[in-house]
Amino acid sequence: MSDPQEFPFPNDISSFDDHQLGFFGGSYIHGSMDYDSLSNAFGLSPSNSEVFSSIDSDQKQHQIKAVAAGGANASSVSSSSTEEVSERVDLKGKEMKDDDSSSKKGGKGKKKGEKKKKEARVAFMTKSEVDHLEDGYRWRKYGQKAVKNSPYPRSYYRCTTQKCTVKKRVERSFEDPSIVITTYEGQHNHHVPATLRGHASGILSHPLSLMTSQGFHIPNHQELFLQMGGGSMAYATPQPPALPVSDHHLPDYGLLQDMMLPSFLYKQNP
DNA sequence: CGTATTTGACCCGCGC
DNA sequence: GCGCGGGTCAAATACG
Repeated sequence: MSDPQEFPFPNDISSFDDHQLGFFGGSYIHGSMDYDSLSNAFGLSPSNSEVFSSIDSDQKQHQIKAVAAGGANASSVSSSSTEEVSERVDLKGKEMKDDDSSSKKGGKGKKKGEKKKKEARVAFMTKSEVDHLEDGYRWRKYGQKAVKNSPYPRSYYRCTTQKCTVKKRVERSFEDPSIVITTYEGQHNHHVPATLRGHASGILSHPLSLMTSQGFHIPNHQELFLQMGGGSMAYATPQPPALPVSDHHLPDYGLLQDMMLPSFLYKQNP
């Protein structure tokens, strides 16, 4: 109520110019490196977050605009948030039952010693009619909340694979209902279900599919991609990037960490 | 019958 | 210190 004008997301997507968006259709990372390797490649510090260090609700638009306007300067972002995804994995096993004895329903897994884990977050803005894009993984919805300045609700998903702590948030842009924002948090530590892989076979035409090598199946249309986390970045793909995807050198393990290091970070301008 | 989704309640961090 | 907003849990329900 204090920020009636804040926008959860840039409604002015048109602000992105072709050349600024082009970085996605130009070069890609190999997707076989680690945070450190990539960080080094980009000359980034493990925990160096400058311009976008503190990304938050109302600052999202700023970061995005900054990237769009700064282009190469956006490289200040870092994907350092390699913090473990925490032990929330055990939630299914109901680990937090003991201790505290709050007995209240909201036992939560947050322990007192638990510090804020800056999990790497990657957000994709995809122009699609379907809110739940098929990414090759199996997700289970565990919650839904209304977004403050948006008539559209936000859905919370979690990877159903045991031991996989990856979470996903899906919401629509309140300005452009046709745009779906999918935010991934964490990294998959397992393969993509074979069944789903077959489903998306041969479709590798999405940035995420290349970087994750999972075969992202996006219905079609524009896709914007921005990352938030220890640092933050944003990408945008106004057009289907013709990926020079060569399946032979793509690792089978799809880790978000691989895809979160966009080529534009280290190669945008001469 | 088993699994996924829905939905209200609860908890936590942060801003005022 | 209080209130708000965001995020998560878990029981109930829907669906195959």
